[in-house]
Formats: sequence, C-alpha cells, structure tokens
Amino acid sequence: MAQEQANSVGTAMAILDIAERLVQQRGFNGFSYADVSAELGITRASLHYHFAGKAQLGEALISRYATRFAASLTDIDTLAAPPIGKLRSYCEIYRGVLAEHRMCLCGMLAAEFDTLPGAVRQAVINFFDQNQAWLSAFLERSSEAGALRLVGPPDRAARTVIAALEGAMLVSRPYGDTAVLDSVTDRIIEEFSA
Amino acid sequence: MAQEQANSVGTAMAILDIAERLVQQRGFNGFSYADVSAELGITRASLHYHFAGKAQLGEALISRYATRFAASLTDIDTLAAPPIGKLRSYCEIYRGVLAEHRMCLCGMLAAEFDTLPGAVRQAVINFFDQNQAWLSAFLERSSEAGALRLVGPPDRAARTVIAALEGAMLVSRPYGDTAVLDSVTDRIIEEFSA
DNA sequence: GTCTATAACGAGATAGAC
DNA sequence: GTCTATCTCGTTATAGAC
Repeated sequence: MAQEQANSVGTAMAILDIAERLVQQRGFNGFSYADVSAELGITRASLHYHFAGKAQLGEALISRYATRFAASLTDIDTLAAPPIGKLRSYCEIYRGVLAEHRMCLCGMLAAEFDTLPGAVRQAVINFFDQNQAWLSAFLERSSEAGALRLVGPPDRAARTVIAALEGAMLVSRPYGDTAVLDSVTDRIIEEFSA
Repeated sequence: MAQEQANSVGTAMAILDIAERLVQQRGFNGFSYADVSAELGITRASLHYHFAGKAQLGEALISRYATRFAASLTDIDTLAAPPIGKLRSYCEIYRGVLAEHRMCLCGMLAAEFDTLPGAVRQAVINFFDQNQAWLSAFLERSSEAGALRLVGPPDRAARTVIAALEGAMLVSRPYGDTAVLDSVTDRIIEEFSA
C-alpha cells in the first residue's frame, strides 16, 4: 500500500513537474492536458484522476511553487553570509529560473490574471504578498543592523525590487539570454550597497 | 469609393481597437475571433476578410502599436520640458496603459513569446529594440548636457528602466491599481536626478 | 490507476451566396 | 464587405471497463 501510494504521489509529482514547466514557458492558456499526456506517456483521462480539472491543477501548481519558494527564502535566512550576499542569493533564485528558459510561475500568471480561475487568482496574490513580506522584513532588518543602505519604507523597496526582477525576466524572454536580468541584478546590489 | 474604403478602413481599425485591448488584458492565447466578433457585431467570417488569420492580426496589432508608441516618443522629444520632466512623461505612457487595466502589448506578448507565430515574435523584438534605442539615446544626450545623472553605459540604463516599468505593470495587475508602478516611477526619477 | 470511448464545446479557417 | 454554412481540429471533461 505504501508502494501504491508512492506511485500515485510519484505520478502526481511528475504531472506537476511537466505542467509547471509548460506554464512557465507557454502560459496557463498556452498548454493543455494533451501536452502533459504526451510527455508523461499516460492518457488525458488518467490526468483527470490526479487533478480533476485545469483549475485544480493550477492551484496545486502554485501551492507547490510557493512552498518551494518559501523554502528557498528560509535557506537564505540560514545562510552564513552578509546581507548583501543574501540579497544577491535572492536575485539568483530568479536567474536560475530564467536560465531554464522559464518565466517566474506567478509572473506568468500575473500577465494572464484576467483569464484565471478565481482560486488560482487568489493563490497568485498570496504568492506575491508572501514574497514581498519576506523581502521587506529582510531589508528592514538588514538596514537597522547597518549592513545595507535603505532609502524610504522597506515595503516600497521590496515591491520595487520584485517588480524589477520580474520585469527583467519578462523582457529577457524574447532575447533568450539573461543579460537584462544580470544588469538589473547588478543595479539592485549597487543600490543597496553602503 | 472613398466612402467604401473609409468604411473598410474603419472596420479594420475597429477590429484592431478591440483585439488590442483583448490582447493587453487577456493575452494573445486568451482571446478569439469570436470575442471580437461578438463585441463588434459582425461575424467571424467577416473578420477573416480584414485579417486572414490570427497571426496576421497579431502582426497588424504590433505594427500599429509600435507606430503609436514611436509617435509618443517623438512627442516627448518636441516637449518644452527639462530632461527629467521628459523622463517622467516617458514613465507616464506606461501609467496611462495600466490605468486602463491593460498590460503593455509587447510585455504581454513577451510572456507568451514561446507560443507566438514567428512573424509576431520578430515584431515584439523590434518593438523592444526601438524602445530601448530611443531611451538609450535620450539618456545619453541628456547626461552629456549635464541635465541628468547617468552611471554606467546608457543602453544598460535604458534596458533596466524598461524592465522595471514592464515588471511594475506586471505585478500591479493582480492588485488592480497603479501603486507599484507609481513607486517604481518615483525611484527612477530619483535615480536620474542630479 | 490507467485505459478506451465518447460527449460537448470552442477555435481557426474556408466556400460560396448575396 | 458581410453573410450562412460547413469543415477540421483541439480542448476539457465524463462514463465505464479492466
């Protein structure tokens, strides 16, 4: 039974892996169950066993993505590095995604926001709120410790950094490289360096 | 005959107006000929008379958008204002779009890039190249005149500004306001102020 | 859990009348 | 230019066998 469950979970995970990449590269309206089916080698009907509909699949996608992202942020928190180094690590999360020719999952969904199922919309908002809350707290803490130059309120700075990184990923896509994102990252680091 | 041509051009323009808004709000993969048809009150077949296929419609969309955008840039050039004021006017182009609950047309298409017809892809790249070329030249010129503080090469600065503005529009969408874009605009103005 | 079969609908596109 | 009619295909989803 443990094995059967493991297979089920394994299949669900494999579906999420493929769907996640497809959404990041093609958008929520740019992929179908047929795409996942062909790549995974099981029928569309079987996909519906694991995820009843595209909306539920979308929710599961963001849920797992947000959990992973939060884990990455916790990793940064526990890093033995100065705040500027941690800020660079934060930027490198985005770089790793773009290097795989992917858009940030929730950045992509933000573009398609008006067409998304209600539950998926809320999950996108929650992701950005969570992301901003962490970055804002990090910037404030680091600034108070004198390890980072922060002008203006931390939540405003956090929103600006997130916007710049998401936008850098977006405009990088047509060119197929990370040049713009690297430029933006350098500027962010300079901006917060004392 | 002049009247007939005027009607034809009028219909084509009306189609472009509706399709442009739909793409900016829902994405290229998030709208259909049926949507335009319903809103304009003519059949899908009639739409195909004016634009043979979705790919051609997409090309026409970007072509008109790029022309209008270029005209806005020329307007800024001829403005009787200091460079910082012109830079603010540039940012306000983006704000006007977002205020109508729209994404930048080419920002939206950049997200969907992998799924676009080849000709549309190239048009998106051309738009960003044109946009960057203007902004880069403007920043360099203004900096040399001492009216603007520019650190690093102008093309790098131009790409960063565009990325920040596009990203600000993107992450603003789920929240339905212009708060993030306004914050980003303020930061850009501060950054280039002497 | 996965399959075959099929339903039900929507999308892009074309032919040909008016 | 716009229409009706039709075609073909893709997409989401369900029923029921194995």
